[in-house]
Amino acid sequence: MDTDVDDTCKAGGEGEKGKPIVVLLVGAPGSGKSTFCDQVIRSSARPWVRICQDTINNGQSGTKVQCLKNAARALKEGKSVFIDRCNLEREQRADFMRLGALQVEMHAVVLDLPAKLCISRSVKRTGHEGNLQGGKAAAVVNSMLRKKELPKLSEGFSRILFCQNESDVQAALDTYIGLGALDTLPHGCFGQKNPDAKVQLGIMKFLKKVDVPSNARSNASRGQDSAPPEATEVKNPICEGRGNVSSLSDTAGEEGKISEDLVVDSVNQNSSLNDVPTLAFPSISTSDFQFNHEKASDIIIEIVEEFLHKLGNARLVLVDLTHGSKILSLVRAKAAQKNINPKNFFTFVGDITRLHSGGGLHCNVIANAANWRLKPGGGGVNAAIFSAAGPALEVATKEQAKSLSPGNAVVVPLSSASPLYSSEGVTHVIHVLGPNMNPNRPNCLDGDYVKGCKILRMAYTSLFEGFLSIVRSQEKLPKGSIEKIGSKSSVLLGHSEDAPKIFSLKSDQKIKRDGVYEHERWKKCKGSLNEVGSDINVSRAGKVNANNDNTGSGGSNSKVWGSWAQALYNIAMHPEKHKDDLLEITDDFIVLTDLYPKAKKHILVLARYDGLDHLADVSKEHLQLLKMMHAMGLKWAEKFLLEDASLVFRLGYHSVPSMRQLHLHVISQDFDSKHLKNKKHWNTFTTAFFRDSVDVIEEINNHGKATLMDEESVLLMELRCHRCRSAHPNIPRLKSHITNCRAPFPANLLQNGRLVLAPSNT
DNA sequence: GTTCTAGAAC
DNA sequence: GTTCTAGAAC
Repeated sequence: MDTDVDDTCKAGGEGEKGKPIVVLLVGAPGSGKSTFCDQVIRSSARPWVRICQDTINNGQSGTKVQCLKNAARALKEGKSVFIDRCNLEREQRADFMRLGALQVEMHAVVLDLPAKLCISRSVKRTGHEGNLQGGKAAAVVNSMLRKKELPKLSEGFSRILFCQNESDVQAALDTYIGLGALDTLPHGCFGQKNPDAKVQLGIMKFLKKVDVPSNARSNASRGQDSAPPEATEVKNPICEGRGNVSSLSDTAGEEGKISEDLVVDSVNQNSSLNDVPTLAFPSISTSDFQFNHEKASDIIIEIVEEFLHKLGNARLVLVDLTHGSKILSLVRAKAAQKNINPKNFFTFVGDITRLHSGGGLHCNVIANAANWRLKPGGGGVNAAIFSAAGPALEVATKEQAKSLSPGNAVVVPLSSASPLYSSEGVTHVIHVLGPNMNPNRPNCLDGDYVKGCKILRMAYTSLFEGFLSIVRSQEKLPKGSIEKIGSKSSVLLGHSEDAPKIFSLKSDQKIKRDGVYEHERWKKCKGSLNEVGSDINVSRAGKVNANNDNTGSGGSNSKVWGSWAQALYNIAMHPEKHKDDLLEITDDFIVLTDLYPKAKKHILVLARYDGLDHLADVSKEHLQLLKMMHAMGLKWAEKFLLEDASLVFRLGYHSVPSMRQLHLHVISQDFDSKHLKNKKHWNTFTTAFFRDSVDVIEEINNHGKATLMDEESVLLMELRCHRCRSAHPNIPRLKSHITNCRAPFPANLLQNGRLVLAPSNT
């Protein structure tokens, strides 16, 4: 059975001494915690200590502090520890989780057995058989189970094993008994069937002394369950990684070893997490470049901390192939010390090119520990990523930069032709080059850690800066100072409004490169570094968000409209001439179906004010008008939703419309239309060029004008799915993708009522 | 905004 | 050869 395979396999371990383990038993009185510990301790080759609060004080009950003290002492002696107490609530477990800082593995074994069984054991143990005692024991168990909060990986466990019947318990016993001093177990959640059931079915009936036939949790049915059903796999794809773990365990192969490491939030237990922008990055320079791990881990934590607040809910994940990796342990411990939110930054054990398919962790961006030539080869992460991404990555990389100097990073959008994109959902690779401390490699820093640390900081800063630019470009344009937007032809690191400066090392290490930017802060950091002017012109890339401030020649108010652009204006001024084609006419507005709808439902709310040609003309005095247009659009969207509840609507304006006369688009997000034919069509509705009505109203209210995006930039931007943000080479391919893509909408669209859904879908 | 079509890309 | 884009004309 699946569980047997999972639990008895010993991942890796070769040459890597297994760390001491802390196992928190979780279970009601009578669930068999003490028996479990005793059986393991009696038969295991690994040294174990059982910490039991009930007996810790010379056989008398003691305190939690005593338990913690004794546990820490045992761990320091290299012993593994069972924490034998109920641990049913998260809060009760929390203090023990701090033991995780001591370079140990934190496991939970959940004895989630039928309440009936716990109660009857409890009653027997007290030796006070009878209604009163029995009733009391039942009440205690029942009340404890009501408060039960099943442990989660996010609490800091690297492994959680759920047992729901005696055979599960036996399998768990075998697992821990068979665990030698040097063995490790795969990480992740195993055996969970019904995470939400707080009180087991049947307990109330039991209390009423009604004999209940075994319910759905009977052994027979669970035998089949133990191979995770599809729903479980989707919810908790960690389990998917188990196949790899076990199948490769014999060879102790590193490659297939994909498991979740400590501090990871239960990956994808919430499928919406798949949507969170995530950067997976390897530790830079600590492998082949032999950078000191202590120093490197300090720098990682330092720069991560600096960036987390800028990144919003986006996540950074440090990935390493090796389970017992020193750098992961160091970073993990330091992250815990600094109280870094494990939701936003965690470590992960796995192959960076197979995080999604192999580990259930979706990362839209991965970092490559590149070489200065930005070429495949050399082994390690660089070879793996180039190989997994196929030739597409090399081509795309070449477009962005020819080479890279230490401390820099370059963002490369991955085409959908790349397998890394199609099977792993990676949309960008960021190449980053760290300092080299290895004398056998070119440009060694010769032990100069002052310079080395500086460059490593720089490398991480450039990397995260690159990720930040992707996150921002994919969400929406930040208000005010917008730096840049991702586009095929732009390389977007650091602040490049001014003439970009590229730094390089001293002349003996000078590397020719272009299109690579360093973070602002490093421009100040000249010292031994020269600055070299860029040989590429970024003005196109930078020209993304010219705020339309009505100044200069060709200001918005003086825009010249072609004759073909007057159709809406003519309708607004003389609706009676087009009466049959309009959905609704009021004194202020007209509602009509777009002549060339770009989706199943695509209507316009047209303002009837002469002189209000487009959004650039709108100011605070029009606030009420905007609100009324929004309300009108909403009314129609809701009307359409009654006819087809599967539709999702978005209301907004084009930054620079083609047709004269202010009009609000109300468009369903299927984009299922023969009229959607080119890049401009797509990008005007799915990028920051499309200004959500709710945001426009807010901006007009706060600043008196709306942020508008440059018309040309629409054509520079890649074609990306509006749901999963994947990139596609052309319109036909994009269209075939979107007919099938059911990914949730990006998080920013789900906020502030930007999307209008049927009530049942909200 | 669309249509048409040359020629680039595949 | 076919598919797809992008620029001109309207």
